[in-house]
Amino acid sequence: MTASETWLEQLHDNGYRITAARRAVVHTVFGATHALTPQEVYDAARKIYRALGLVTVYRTLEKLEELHLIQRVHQPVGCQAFIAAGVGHQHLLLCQGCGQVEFFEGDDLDALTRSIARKTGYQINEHWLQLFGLCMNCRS
Amino acid sequence: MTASETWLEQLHDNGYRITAARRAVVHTVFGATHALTPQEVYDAARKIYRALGLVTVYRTLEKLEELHLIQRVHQPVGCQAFIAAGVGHQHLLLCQGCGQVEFFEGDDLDALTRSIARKTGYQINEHWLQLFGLCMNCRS
DNA sequence: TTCCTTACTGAAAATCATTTTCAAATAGTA
DNA sequence: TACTATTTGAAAATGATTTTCAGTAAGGAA
Ligand SMILES: [Mn+2]
Ligand SMILES: [Mn+2]
Ligand SMILES: [Zn+2]
Ligand SMILES: [Zn+2]
Repeated sequence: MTASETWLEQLHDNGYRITAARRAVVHTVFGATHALTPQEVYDAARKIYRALGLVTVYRTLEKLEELHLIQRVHQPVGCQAFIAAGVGHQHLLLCQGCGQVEFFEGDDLDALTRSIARKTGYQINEHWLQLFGLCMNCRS
Repeated sequence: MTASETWLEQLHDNGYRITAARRAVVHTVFGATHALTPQEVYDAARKIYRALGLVTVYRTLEKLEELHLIQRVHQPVGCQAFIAAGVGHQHLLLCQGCGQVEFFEGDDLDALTRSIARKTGYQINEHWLQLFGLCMNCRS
């Protein structure tokens, strides 16, 4: 069983059917090392399953996001791209050169959020953190 | 001189003309306490200048962003909203209840970014940080 | 102040991404 | 194998944004 089959299982366990179209989308997104737009998923997945429709890509991404298997990636160039979701408390590190995505963990914003909460009177529930830089390849 | 006239000056200094349409947009966005979409800017600014066209709102927001007077706000509900830009190194704190926007400063991510840089080999250039919570009003 | 050039305007049309509709196909169970 | 609800892709609809264009007006020069 390839790892992407976990996603198919999850789809199945949630009452969704496993189809050739969904296999192609899942396989494409699961294996990606950078965030893909629906159009990019479509182009790549059609190499696996020619008859695929763009509409089905949108519909499948919607379900994968709903099951928290993928997450939307916000970038200066746009916010319509998706990547396999991180596990636990992780954030993204994006290469500004090639678009490669990495996850990292270990950020500790407790002191900061407590301080901001005190100063502003807000009850702070969540945070978004994203790092941008250049990967090893793109540095040279 | 109201504070929003600084923006008009900046437009002028950069070779753009000051028009009634731009005055209305600038005044609207400058005074906003939460991020506004182009349509929201249009609706509000038309109370000041009836003949305003939505197209001009888009065009003016584009210029204000280019001059770093406003910045785009990314939120779960969408990423097409703008707010007056913070000065210096600041980040946003957003109320999940009413959408109110606050800026804060004083985050220190140096230790974190150094650690991530070492682990991943990335050269880290930038970060996005955003806090979400409930403002004093929306807590009760 | 008046004149003149050029940037700016709003309406309408065009474009582009996403969503909806629908009839045919098919997954998955009985 | 037979059945039924889900899923499909094509086409149409939608909605946001951008482009086009002819008229308007800002603002420097005289
Ligand atoms: Mn975190
Ligand atoms: Mn910071
Ligand atoms: Zn790279
Ligand atoms: Zn609030």
